[in-house]
Amino acid sequence: MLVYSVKQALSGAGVEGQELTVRGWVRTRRDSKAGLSFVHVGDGSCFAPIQVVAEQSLPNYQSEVLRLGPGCSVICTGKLVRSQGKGQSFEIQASRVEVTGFVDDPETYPIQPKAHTMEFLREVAHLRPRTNTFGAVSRVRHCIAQAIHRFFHEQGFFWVNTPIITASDCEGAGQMFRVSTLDLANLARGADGKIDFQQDFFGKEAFLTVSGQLAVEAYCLALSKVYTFGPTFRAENSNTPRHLAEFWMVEPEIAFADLHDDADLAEAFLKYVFRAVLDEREDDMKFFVERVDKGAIERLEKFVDAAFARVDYGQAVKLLEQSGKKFEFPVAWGMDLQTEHERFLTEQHFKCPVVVMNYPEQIKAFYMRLNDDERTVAAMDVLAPGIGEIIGGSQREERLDVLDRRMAAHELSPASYQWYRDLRRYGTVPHAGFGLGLERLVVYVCGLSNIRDAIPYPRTPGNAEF
RNA sequence: UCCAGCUUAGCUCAGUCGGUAGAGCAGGCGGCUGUUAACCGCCGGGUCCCUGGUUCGAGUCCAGGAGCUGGAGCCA
Repeated sequence: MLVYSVKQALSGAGVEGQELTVRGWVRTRRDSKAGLSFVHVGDGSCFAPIQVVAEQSLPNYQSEVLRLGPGCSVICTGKLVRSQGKGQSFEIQASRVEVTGFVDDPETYPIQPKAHTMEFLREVAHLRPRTNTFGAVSRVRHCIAQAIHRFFHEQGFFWVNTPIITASDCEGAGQMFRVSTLDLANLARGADGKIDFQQDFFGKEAFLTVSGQLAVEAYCLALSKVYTFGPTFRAENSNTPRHLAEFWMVEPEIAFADLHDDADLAEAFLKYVFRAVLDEREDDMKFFVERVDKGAIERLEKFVDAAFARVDYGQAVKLLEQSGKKFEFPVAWGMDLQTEHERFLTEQHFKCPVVVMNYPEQIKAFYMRLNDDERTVAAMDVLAPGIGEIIGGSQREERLDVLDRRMAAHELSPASYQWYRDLRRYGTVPHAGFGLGLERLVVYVCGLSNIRDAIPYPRTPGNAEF
């Protein structure tokens, strides 16, 4: 017997009138006393379930088919026919319905054919992929991840797998999770009474990575166009709809490139990914428009058609000051832009995605290239309507003397950065890159309101269930 | 970490002035129907988040705690 996915069966391609088998989980069952039941079966291959028409004449109709409800797993075989009813193109006229798993206690099975709150579904993260919403989010997330790899591959980038465990605590992007095999109840201590990390697994302190950027820069200065794409960890006690302790980050890095090349890359990248979602996941996006966020598709369509605006940080501050708008937080040169400022620029002033460039050096990281004015660095934020910052990037400081000065100003010891400094000693070139959180992109594309719904099992302060 | 709000049936929620618990959905039973989150009738279902206090009496008022959510900070 030919086994088809629900997606293949619903397309009807070349198999109309033939016997085939689909396998999946029951969404709903409706009975007709005329002697048949309609069982909607989904297998996650696409948004829609397929309707299986089960007649009374099936040997297990009374004993099993009538006990089917949401969550039961089934293997259904039958002829694929055009539906007599409305609402679906094809359906399966079942000749056999094999139940592989009933639901223990249907009354307490959490996934019911009704609207659940996202908060409740987070408590049942192992069952929420069976809902319309999380099935759709999962497929869109996959589509985005594949589009990211495809975009870079087509542009001649190489995917570099930078380490998850890092023994340098100098990535400089926030609080880190410690990785250790020391016995916490009986810590090894040196003569000075401090913990003796020489006895730890790596012979020194080790942490989970907060960014692959510094490591990928080394590969950039050999392979020219590279990117990292992997899990990233931040031990910050941030409890917001935008933060996770474990998330996936994309960080491209290009050699012989300046900030404008970086902005060009970011624009082409985002448009490619959004177009892929519009092309490949129309079914899921239509659902988001219906039930999650009316503007989900329109937002992406506008985005891929818009030319990004580019504005200097200094100009942006002036625009905000002259806007006449009352902001909750004041605007002044030297301060970072708040979300409300970013949203004003992109939603009300420019009405399109905006790249803000050249921020004051004191509010940005040490590795960003100092501009000729000596007070700004070649940093950029890509702001998107409806969310604010979506990408942050910069041209990197390629001049060793300037880098050393910047490190001293940030009170970083050159000794811990020898290998990073080497990249400026041996054949340095201008280079640039940016960072993008995958989950934030998923939130933006799907119109979700909490990042915990953009990853299968969210890790946040006080929560590492499942 | 700071500020605010919320916590009542498996789920979503209502509960008036402090007087002893309700609806819809889900589940069970019956009816009806090529049905579309079907519909109609009946039934079962409660640690009102926890601890303590005020009161003749607390889901309701007060204090402390927990969890969740939103905003801020930090950031992707």
